[in-house]
Amino acid sequence: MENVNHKCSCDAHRGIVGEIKQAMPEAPLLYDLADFFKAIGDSTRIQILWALEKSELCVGDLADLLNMTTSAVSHQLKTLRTAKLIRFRKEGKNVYYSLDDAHVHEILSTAFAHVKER
Amino acid sequence: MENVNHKCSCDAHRGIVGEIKQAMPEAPLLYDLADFFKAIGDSTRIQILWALEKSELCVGDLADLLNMTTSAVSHQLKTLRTAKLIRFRKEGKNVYYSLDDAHVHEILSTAFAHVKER
DNA sequence: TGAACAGTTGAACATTTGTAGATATATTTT
DNA sequence: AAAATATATCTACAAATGTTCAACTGTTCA
Repeated sequence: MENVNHKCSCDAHRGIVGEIKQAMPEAPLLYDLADFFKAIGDSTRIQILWALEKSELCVGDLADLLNMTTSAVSHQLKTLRTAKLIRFRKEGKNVYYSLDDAHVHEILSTAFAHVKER
Repeated sequence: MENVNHKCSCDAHRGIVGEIKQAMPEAPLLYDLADFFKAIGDSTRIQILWALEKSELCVGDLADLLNMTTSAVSHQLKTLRTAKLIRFRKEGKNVYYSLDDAHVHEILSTAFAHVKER
């Protein structure tokens, strides 16, 4: 039998559960996906992404826009950098940030459609 | 002048920052968006969504699939329900869960593409 | 060189989040 | 009606997260 210690009696599903188990993504991919969404899943960072979609901006601009300290913004930018959602370019004293990826725009607008639907 | 206390000297951006500020989404929408991504941003919940993409499943099935207690699974299902990502249907003693929304599939595969790209 | 500016980093703190354990509810079976 | 099953809920606690404050690096300009 597939699984003797199955946690419910949905016999119809035992086979399917086995199949899904085998087709499940590996742990590393799973964590990468989760980290990607975690990076977007914060209202401050969404505002940053939203802004960078309109224009490249430096840290002070963002701090001004969001009414936050540059330190707090810098921390959030680091999170977004680690998740490879934004890229930066240095010019003199300033560091200019911009979106790194077309996927971000696509995902944000799909989510926007989803959220507005209700 | 646009903003006297601007946090950096990027004069070129002051005007743009002002424009972006006005076009910024309202707080409620912002939080809805963040909550939506927060709901997906956890490896356990991604596994649940991944599984439900293949088949409707009941809580015990998922607990078995993920090697977790039904309590923990139920808790995560509640998060996904609150975010309107899944729906459920009762049948006798069982509760069957399934994806609520086509957007979820779309977003998951876009994210998948993004993550694999690197 | 030194003062001012832009940004980053690390530690500390409060808050949020995920899971387990115990208990509660609802449905079916005997 | 009682026992068994499936799920939900409540509480508690460890782990993760966001912000602030202070210290630090690097750049420009006098």
